[in-house]
Amino acid sequence: MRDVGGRRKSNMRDVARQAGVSVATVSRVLNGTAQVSLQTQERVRMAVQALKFVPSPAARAINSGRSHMVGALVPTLAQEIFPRFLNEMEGRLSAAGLSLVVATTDYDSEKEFQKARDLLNLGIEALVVSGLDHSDEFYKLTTLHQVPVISTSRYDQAASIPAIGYDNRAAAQLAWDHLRQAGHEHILVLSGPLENNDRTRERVRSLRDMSPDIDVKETEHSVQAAINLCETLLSEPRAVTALLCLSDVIAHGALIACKRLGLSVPSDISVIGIDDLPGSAFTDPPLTSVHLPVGRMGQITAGAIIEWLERGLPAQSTKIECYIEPRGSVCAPSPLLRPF
Amino acid sequence: MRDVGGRRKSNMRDVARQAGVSVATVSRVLNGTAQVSLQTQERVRMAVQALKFVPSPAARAINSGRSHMVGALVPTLAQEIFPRFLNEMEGRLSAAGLSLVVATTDYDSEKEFQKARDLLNLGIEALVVSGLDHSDEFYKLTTLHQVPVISTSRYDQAASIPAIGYDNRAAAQLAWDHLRQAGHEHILVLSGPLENNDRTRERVRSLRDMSPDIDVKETEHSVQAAINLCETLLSEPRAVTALLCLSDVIAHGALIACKRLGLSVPSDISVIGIDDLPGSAFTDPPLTSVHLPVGRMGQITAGAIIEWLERGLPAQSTKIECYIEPRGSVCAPSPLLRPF
DNA sequence: AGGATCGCTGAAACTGGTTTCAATTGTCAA
DNA sequence: TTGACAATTGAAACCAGTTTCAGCGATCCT
Repeated sequence: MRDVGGRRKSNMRDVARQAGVSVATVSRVLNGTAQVSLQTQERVRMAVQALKFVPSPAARAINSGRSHMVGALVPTLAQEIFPRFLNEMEGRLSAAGLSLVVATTDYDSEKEFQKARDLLNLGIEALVVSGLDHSDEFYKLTTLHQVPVISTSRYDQAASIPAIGYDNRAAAQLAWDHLRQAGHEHILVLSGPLENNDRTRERVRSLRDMSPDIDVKETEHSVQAAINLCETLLSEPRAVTALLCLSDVIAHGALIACKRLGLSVPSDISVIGIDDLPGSAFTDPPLTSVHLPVGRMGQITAGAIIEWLERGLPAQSTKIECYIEPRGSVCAPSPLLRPF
Repeated sequence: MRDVGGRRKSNMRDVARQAGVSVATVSRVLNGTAQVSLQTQERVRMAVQALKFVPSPAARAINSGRSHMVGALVPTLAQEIFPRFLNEMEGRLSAAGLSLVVATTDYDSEKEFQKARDLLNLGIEALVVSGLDHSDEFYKLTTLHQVPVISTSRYDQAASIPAIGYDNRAAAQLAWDHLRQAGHEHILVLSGPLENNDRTRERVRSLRDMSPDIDVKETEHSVQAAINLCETLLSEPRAVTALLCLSDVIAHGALIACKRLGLSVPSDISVIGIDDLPGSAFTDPPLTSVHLPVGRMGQITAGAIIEWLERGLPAQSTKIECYIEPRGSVCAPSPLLRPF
């Protein structure tokens, strides 16, 4: 027996002794791996109860070689998008007998490396990360550990590891085209931080590729920061008829700023976001946004992990399509080009 | 060596053989537990690299008796409040070398029991749950496993396990008193589901204790459901001057419904919520709400777990105070009692 | 009746690490 | 030169399970 707060924790040998059988028999009763007479089973169960025996997961794991744990590294849990993804993933993993270990990186690749190391030292069987930008150390580590790694939130056919996600370039394009098709020619792009966020960088890049002199303003990723930025930008006259926000949080801020400045959305200025957060259906006006299928991404990622672990099939990179969710924050620009 | 997708995974004996030393020496080099000559260290490191040796977490755990994992059972990750709590908890735990295993119960106590069992079988060293209402099975299980369990989101001095959280009765009272002090006498209470949610039940109970004939309407916990309910309730004349929403999500729906019905908040009707979600500062009008300190709760819970595990100090039940965050969705009722 | 098969069981080997204990070697002071 | 002590190292025990293999009695089939 081992110490447990003064008392001692019983092990299988204790149970075997108490029941007057061998440890092999105890194991057989507990796991049903072989036939054991009913009397013996009963004796073992009594001993288990009497000694309050609980098998050691570590000892189990050492034999099976499995930990039944999957690690997930996300930038933060304080933004709605990641928990929504994890929620779906956990549901599926759990149904397959896998548990989810969550760690946050705070958009810091050094922290990401350290937490990856922690998770690997915990014994996770697979690792899910966000995006494809990771330190060399990180890639070295995961290669060394021979653990399945899946990247999410960013599909890229040239990815060095399986990538399950949406095409961030296409998502930005979708928003752009939506505004253009509505007739907008003076579009201001509002972005969250680009540092350590390859998803956002991709969105900006795709817009720049197409229209190199595009105006992109960067701000902290919060409603308040977006409000402040917009109030500054739009307080003086400006030839802008639409705001393309690279995330819904920013867009929410933009809507509020417009209202405060007396600008009516969409008649005075159109606003579009990317994410399609649950709250975006209830802003005023409801926010037109590019829907990012994070829920499905969670399910597909979980499915891929399960296939990989149970059947040895490495995950395939998968693109999940985005689409415009039109809600009314975008319309044609006023015919008389009103500059703000 | 053990199988790993065709290849074999090397163990410590392999490394020892390759380096021409004993396994004890390999262990000493890897852990720095005793002095080893520099030449030997070098030889061992070379062997480790050559064989791509990675120590087995399970084998480590079997010896140390520690898994460095903490389990958290939350109803869902699809509501903002729980991830915000987990985000803070993960941060602190991780700094103490503990990892967070997350499982969702979907407000289902049977699922909660099963997931608790899964987590315990994984080897978690401590378990965090929401609320104090759990099945007998659940309590039996955690008692058997002798694992520290902490309840959160609901402080109760009579709790059978350490409870770190806010006083839900007081939170509801705070909202009630705020409305009463503003002069409201006709208050309608809007609640999320009461089943399997003792936090919400406590809130309702405290209001009923005080004013038994209080009118409480229950709805699904979503903005849309709250809108639907409010539109129904307020479309016909009603002697109501204030809506007390037992969660901010419901309150957000209430604000939208009021707007749609042409009711101005707060001049026509006051609205107050409980939670103080980040978005509540940006509704129209900004939502007055009872702030629930979920962030601090996460930090305190993490701290308590660390103390418990590292120093053997069982967690103390802790009440974290709530407070009104006044934002403008509450004012005195119109002097001429306008019924809706 | 006798060999084969089945049901049940235990000893011992095995998983992959850590730790104890004793032995060996080398250095230094007396 | 020798005893004391420190630095290194390995054999083996140990952690807590699972699994293999062999043995034994009982039933079955011919």
